[in-house]
Amino acid sequence: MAPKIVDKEAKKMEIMQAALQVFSQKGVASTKMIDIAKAASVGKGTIYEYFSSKEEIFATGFRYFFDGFEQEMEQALAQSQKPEEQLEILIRRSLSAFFEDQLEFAAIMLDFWAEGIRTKDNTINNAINLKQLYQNYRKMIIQIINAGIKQGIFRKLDPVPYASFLIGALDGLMLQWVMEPEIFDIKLIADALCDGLLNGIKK
Amino acid sequence: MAPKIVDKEAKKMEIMQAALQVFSQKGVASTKMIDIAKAASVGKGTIYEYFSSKEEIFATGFRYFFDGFEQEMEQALAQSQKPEEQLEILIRRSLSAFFEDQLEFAAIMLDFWAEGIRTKDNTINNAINLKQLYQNYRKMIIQIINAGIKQGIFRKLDPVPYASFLIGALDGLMLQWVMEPEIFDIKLIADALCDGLLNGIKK
DNA sequence: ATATTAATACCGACCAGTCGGTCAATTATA
DNA sequence: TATAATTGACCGACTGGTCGGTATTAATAT
Repeated sequence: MAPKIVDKEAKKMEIMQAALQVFSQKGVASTKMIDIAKAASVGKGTIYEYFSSKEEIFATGFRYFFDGFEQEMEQALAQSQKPEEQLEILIRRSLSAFFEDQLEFAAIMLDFWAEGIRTKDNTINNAINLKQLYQNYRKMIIQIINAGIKQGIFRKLDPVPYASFLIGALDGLMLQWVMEPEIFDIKLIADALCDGLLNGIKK
Repeated sequence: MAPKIVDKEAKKMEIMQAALQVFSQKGVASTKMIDIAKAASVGKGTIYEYFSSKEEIFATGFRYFFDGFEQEMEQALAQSQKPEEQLEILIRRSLSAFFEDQLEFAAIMLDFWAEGIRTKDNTINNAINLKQLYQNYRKMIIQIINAGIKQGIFRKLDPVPYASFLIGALDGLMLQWVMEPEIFDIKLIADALCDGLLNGIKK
């Protein structure tokens, strides 16, 4: 009558992490359930004790990935109250989120984007709400810029297109780096980006 | 003894265009051959008279898409000799390539990127050489900037990270726009981008 | 003219392989 | 032993690509 007590949540996470690993290498569509099972060192059937479908694994991974990102970003931003420092933190953290902490996951962004763009049905699968995430991201930047303008540190500019532009640059740079990690020195570029953008926005 | 004469090349293009259409809506992996056949108003078997596989359709579409882009860009750039004008042309053309001419194709970029990143085997399938394309793109920008510096129009800066950054921003903005075309005013942002970047680089 | 013929263009039923998901059997735990 | 956890053989839906047969065209023969 005594059930085996295992941390089901922990195992679920293990499987999910293994899945993200495989997703990043092969892409979601080309990833077979057996690939995930092997990567997680479990039988194929076991996966279905924790997830009901491949799609659900993906959605869970999506949430995990971005929740971690947002949380980490908030923490990092809280370390400073100065807008110009916050902006630099945001830029560097956004890039380092990939090339330091979870380097191999950068390639999954492609699947996240593809899914986010093509998924229409937000009623059921509202775990994947890329639009919301980007809106939050933009809002974060807009707040920093507005604070900077108010404090007289930044020159008066429309923060809305600026936020889009900054996010775009970060995404686009990550993309180039994923394409040719060996020759693309993203750290160097991050420096140039911070330098250029901050000087451009400062009074 | 007289064969039926039809413009095979034209029909091949028709099928390819139809395929690109479907690819952009469903993504390459989810696109079935029957979808392409229906979109092109031909039988499934007919497709194989013109292409040997789905992959080949994709590769052909890839080449067609980027050849057109490069050609158009070269033409557009030739219209001016002034570096600051050329840079503005490049920015506006890069964005308008999608939102004006082939709006619906922007979403295929995701598949192009995914394929370009994950395809290792460049020996067989060298039609898809995204790295090369990006290198050319960067080179183009670097030349313009260097010309501008030489002419004393731009301030002295390292054109290499700048080129990466500019391309990144263009890709990233397109991505955001694909995600939410209804609320994302990319023309407005293109203006802000031209204004901001050109002022930043000019003496 | 028009019937004949041959070469091409077209088609969709079919096949063979693949893969997500199921479940009966097995193993581990308490 | 009772229950939980795990497993991989198996199933069936799906789909990329094939192939035999049909339709269309146009050169040639009558």
